[in-house]
Amino acid sequence: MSPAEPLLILTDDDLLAEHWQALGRSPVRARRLEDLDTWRSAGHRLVLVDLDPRRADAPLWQHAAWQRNATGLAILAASAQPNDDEGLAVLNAGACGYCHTHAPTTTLRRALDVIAGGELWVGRALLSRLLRLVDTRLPRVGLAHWSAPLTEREREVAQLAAVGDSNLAIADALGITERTVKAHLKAVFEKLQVADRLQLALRVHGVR
Amino acid sequence: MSPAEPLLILTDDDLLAEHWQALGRSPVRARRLEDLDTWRSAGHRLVLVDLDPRRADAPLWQHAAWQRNATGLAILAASAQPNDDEGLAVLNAGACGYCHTHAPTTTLRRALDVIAGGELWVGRALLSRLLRLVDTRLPRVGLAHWSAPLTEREREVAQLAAVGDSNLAIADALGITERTVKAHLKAVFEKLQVADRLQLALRVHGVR
DNA sequence: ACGCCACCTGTCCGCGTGGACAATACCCAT
DNA sequence: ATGGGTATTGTCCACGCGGACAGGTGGCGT
Repeated sequence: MSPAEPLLILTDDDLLAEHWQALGRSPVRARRLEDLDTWRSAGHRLVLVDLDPRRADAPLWQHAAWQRNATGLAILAASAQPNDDEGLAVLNAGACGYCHTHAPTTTLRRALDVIAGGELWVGRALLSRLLRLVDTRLPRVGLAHWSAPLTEREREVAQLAAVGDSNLAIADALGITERTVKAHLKAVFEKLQVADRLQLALRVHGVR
Repeated sequence: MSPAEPLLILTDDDLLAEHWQALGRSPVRARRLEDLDTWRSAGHRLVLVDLDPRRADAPLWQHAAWQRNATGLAILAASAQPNDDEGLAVLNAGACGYCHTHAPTTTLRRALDVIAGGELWVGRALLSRLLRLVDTRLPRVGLAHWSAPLTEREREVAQLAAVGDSNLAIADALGITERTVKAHLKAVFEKLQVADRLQLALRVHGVR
């Protein structure tokens, strides 16, 4: 095992920076894209960068400082609202990985391990799309669908809950009692290992 | 950290099997594709499979035993001579990863970690090719950012609320009172024209 | 100085939610 | 027949949430 390369955290979001400190790897905080120059000339490679700056004029990866450092660094780009097109763009701009800004720490650590090892890291949503684009007659990749362990009825309830319907609204829509909706949701929460309907919504809509 | 899921090693190459034993994870050796059935019904998920069987009639991923188990398992497929087309085929057949049979142990371990975590793993060669194939000049419209009308503080609160944090958790994270969080959220709801934090989450994450 | 705005805090209250106890009925496999 | 899974409904209760009243501070521009 290599002794964990140091990590440059690049964001102007103080809160996010603090959150990312928990990743370990002797993190160093930076705010300006130009800090990539000093990081690279110091012999380091690993960078975690926030793609959503407060004062955004143009995409980060179009800046000169990014362009001249991208190939020499191992950059993991994070977005608050990951989006396939943005992911493609930033990967094409030389990033080694693309993920959610608030991805679980374990996921971020894994992604950093991967790109530190010289590989590329792409989340399953974007990767699935890439595969689908290349092979259009794709019968659906092996990623487990959120509704896999659910029964038919549970799926219906979960679907409605995930778009914000209240228990009563779901009950009316399905012609059952609110109590029954709660029973189904309880089962859904347990099977999908989520705490509440908001986490369910995030799961259903492919966030994290 | 999860306590390393057990691993099923599927190959009829004794030498290779011995080599893969070094990966750890309480490896279990299997020779026949049908052993995937018992592995899955035993509640396990992780599999490392050799795509180059001694007596090859048809690609492994076209066998019935593969097809009926692929979605339920996390399969890392390995080939002695990795090739982009084979990689695409096997990934489309439900594998969660594709790599070289004799990849370094650290690489294999990393790949297993990744797919055990629910992600997909693709080597940089294949991934680069995928990116190149879809490198259509991305339209990338500057869609109105959800946080446009929000103040700095409101943005922070909204971001945390949108990933499921409770008011109290947000308050602790920002070093303010729960009451203040509610005040900010009230303003956020009004500015973004949403009823509650679930709708906020959907908006923030680009759903609808 | 005055108004505006961002930021912060307090109390009260109604309601939706989710969990913990239940129970009944149907279908299907051993 | 007995057991298991699915679907349904009931009551009770603690908790978080969001709204509605209220208030205080500091900065910034006219």
